[in-house]
Amino acid sequence: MTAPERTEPRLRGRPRSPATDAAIIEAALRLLEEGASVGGLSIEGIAREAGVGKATVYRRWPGKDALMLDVLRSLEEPSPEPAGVSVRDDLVTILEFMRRRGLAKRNSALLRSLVTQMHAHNELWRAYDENVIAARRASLRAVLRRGRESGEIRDDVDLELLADLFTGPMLSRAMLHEWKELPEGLAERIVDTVLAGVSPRG
Amino acid sequence: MTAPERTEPRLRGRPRSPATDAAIIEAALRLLEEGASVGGLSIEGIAREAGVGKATVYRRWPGKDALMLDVLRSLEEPSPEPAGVSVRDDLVTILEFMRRRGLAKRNSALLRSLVTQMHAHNELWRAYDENVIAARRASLRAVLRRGRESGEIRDDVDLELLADLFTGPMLSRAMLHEWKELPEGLAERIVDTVLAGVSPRG
DNA sequence: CCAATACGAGACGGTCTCGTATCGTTACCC
DNA sequence: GGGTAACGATACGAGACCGTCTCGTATTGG
Repeated sequence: MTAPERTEPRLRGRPRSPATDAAIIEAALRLLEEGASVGGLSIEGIAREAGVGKATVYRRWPGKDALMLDVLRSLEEPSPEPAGVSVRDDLVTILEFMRRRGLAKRNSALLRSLVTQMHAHNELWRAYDENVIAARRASLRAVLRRGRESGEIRDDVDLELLADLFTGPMLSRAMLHEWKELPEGLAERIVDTVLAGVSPRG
Repeated sequence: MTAPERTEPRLRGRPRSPATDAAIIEAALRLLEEGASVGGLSIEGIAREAGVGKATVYRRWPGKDALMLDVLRSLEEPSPEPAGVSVRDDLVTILEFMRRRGLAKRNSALLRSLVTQMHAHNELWRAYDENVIAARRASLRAVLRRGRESGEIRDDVDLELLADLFTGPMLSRAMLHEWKELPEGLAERIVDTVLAGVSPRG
């Protein structure tokens, strides 16, 4: 899916193999799955795992950071478009998407590692934050805004706080605990409990 | 604060300097604050930063992992004992403690890194999880149980889920975003919103 | 004073990765 | 088929760390 930067469409000579692009990213993912920390990951090791010469990697990416950014991007799927029927169901859809993502075995330990490394280099994190996370949050905010207008959500609650109220429990479980902490039905339970409130009779 | 294991109380010879213990841990913290990733941290670098010979480090800890565990422990403060007046106030106390922790600048980026590295080595993570996190969660669960008995909390909600509902938003902000995302009053707002619920009139 | 141990400094041999360069081979465009 | 660039492999020198060890010195208890 993810194609590294290609400066010009070179017309002469053997073209770069897109399969090799993918093989390199796959190798990086495989190593990360096996528990390697991002810091302990090396271009050399990735090339070895991919069955590829080091130069082939360096031909595509200038260094580990840029490669990591593409690795992270390769994990992204288009988030589902909320159906727009009820706000409650849309919220469940979004959280359920997050849950399956965390379960996807690759992503759980992986996202944690990548997020940490990204944070270290502020520029990379900003790029990822602005491209990917911002879009997700915007989608969520739109749903919340609709809920506020339709009366399904109180209008005296900060939407930003609200977003974290819904996503926080899912995220913190995925990052702190193991995959088993994201059981079936968790999305519904979070949404319904936050909507209804915890104290009896509101 | 944190003293590395000392196998026996050696009676003869020059005793180890507790000041050196602290200097090493301080150096590690300093490097982590400066943005070094845990993976990129080296015993050699820590010793250099501390103005200490490498052997002095190896005399105290068998390797980086063990040292990291003590570094992590050195960040722990005793969590506040909930006053026990109202469950709502106790929850605010706990969350406010988490917030100040995340703000402490050392801990924000630091906890993120350390948690990631700990997760890599399952044994260390289990040790930390059982010693520190479990105690915190137990304290929180006790408050929630009391709230359920006193009628301040509905009795049809899973306490485990409830704990994440309260702590998740704070944790995910601290880990994903920057320090500025933990503003004054956040603890109260989370607790009150989760208690009251988001939909109007409960 | 003496034995024992910790200390800072750093030498040591080893492993690992870096990023570059050079092989002969391979695949594609014109 | 000829030109050209990507390919896998591997060599290269530089440099970071590893964990152990040995200096000479400092600091304790007996």
